[in-house]
Amino acid sequence: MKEMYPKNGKVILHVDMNSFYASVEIAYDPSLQGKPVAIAGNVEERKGIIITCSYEARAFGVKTTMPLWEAKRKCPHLIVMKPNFERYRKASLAMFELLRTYTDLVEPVSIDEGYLDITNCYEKGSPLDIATSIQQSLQKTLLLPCSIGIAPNKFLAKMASNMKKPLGITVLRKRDVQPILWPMAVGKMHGVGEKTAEKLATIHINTIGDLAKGNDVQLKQLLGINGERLKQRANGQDNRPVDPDAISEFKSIGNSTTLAYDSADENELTEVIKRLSSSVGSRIRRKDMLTNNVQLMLRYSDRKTVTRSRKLDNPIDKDVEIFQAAQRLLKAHWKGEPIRLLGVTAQELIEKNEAFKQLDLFSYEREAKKEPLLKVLDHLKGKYGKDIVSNGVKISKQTLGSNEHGTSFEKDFLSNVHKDD
DNA sequence: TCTGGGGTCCTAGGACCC
DNA sequence: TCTGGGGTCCTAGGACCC
Repeated sequence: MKEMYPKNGKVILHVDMNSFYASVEIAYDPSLQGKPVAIAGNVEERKGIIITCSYEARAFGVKTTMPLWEAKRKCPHLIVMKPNFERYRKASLAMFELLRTYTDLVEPVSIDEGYLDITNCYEKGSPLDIATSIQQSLQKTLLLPCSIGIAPNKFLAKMASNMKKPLGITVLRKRDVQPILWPMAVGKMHGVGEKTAEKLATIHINTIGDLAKGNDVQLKQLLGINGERLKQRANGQDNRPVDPDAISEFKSIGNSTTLAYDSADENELTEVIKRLSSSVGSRIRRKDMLTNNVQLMLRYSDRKTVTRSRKLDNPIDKDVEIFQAAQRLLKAHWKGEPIRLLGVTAQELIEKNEAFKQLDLFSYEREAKKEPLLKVLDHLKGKYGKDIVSNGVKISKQTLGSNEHGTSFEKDFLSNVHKDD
């Protein structure tokens, strides 16, 4: 009995919702049950691609990222819906709430998947009991299907949840790695995409097993630090903890849009940038954050994509400030080529109170600097027998360090300190 | 008549400082 | 007269994931 829970071993679950957006729509409107349903990003023009679809639609060969026209050709009765992100966010919150009734150690990874560390939940039953209970509760209370992986670490749990869909529960132990994982194509590994698989093929690594036995030096040379990491994963090793706070710390917030038609009309582009900036602005304000860096993304007719960014002097959160920053980037870098896609992203986000703290620190330092500066001011007054003027403004005890003239005096003083006095 | 939109992390080169 | 190596910041791009 005890052997089921090795002393230093963890028990990690990966819960992965099955075709989440489509499932939420079906839960919302049960008459869709059993029908081929697809969610498509903007149903008109070329934007129409499949975001996700029900398993009934998949049976017709409909797949994620497939152009809408192709999906309709494969499945003429396809029910196509626009995404209701608000609905999905609500369903996601309810789902994670349910997961947290099992343990606090829940780490959301995206809107529809997360990890649970249930190592210390043995009083609630075996890992398989817990996974079964979670799957049934999600199905019963939210009408949402999921697949669950059970493993000693995140990587194996993720690989396991992927093995049986929909409504699967898969256990992947360390000893299963060699017989089950190693024969799989290396591209099936989480973290190995098309490019990495191509690179690995050049050194004759085609399966996960090949990677597990790969040459360290060769891998490092080919993939850098990631090579080492991927080899560890291929050997079933992964010591990343389940971190419940990981997702709450946003690093960037952006909006982008593919235009209905490629455009080289500056006014038109400016209007789109304005709209995107407002959307980004309201999103960062809602999170009580400020941005220190604005990025503009341009995609040309040939789909070549460039990003241009600029660090700001001060953190900002207003629509117009973000718009001006993005607009400056367009003016500086756009040569008039037709544009397919525009994007505005706020990078280097900081929390508002964090920004205030930094400001406070700044004024504190300034106060500390004031004392010696006052002495210098007096000294200079004595020396020249008149008021000291910086940028045309008299520097006094009051202005010193308290406004831009005082600050520029500080700068003058600090940069000339070695030259004169 | 193809390929959306939301993110994260890593790398690399140049500037600048010591 | 010629010159190392480390560290940090900034910008741009690429790979990957859902």
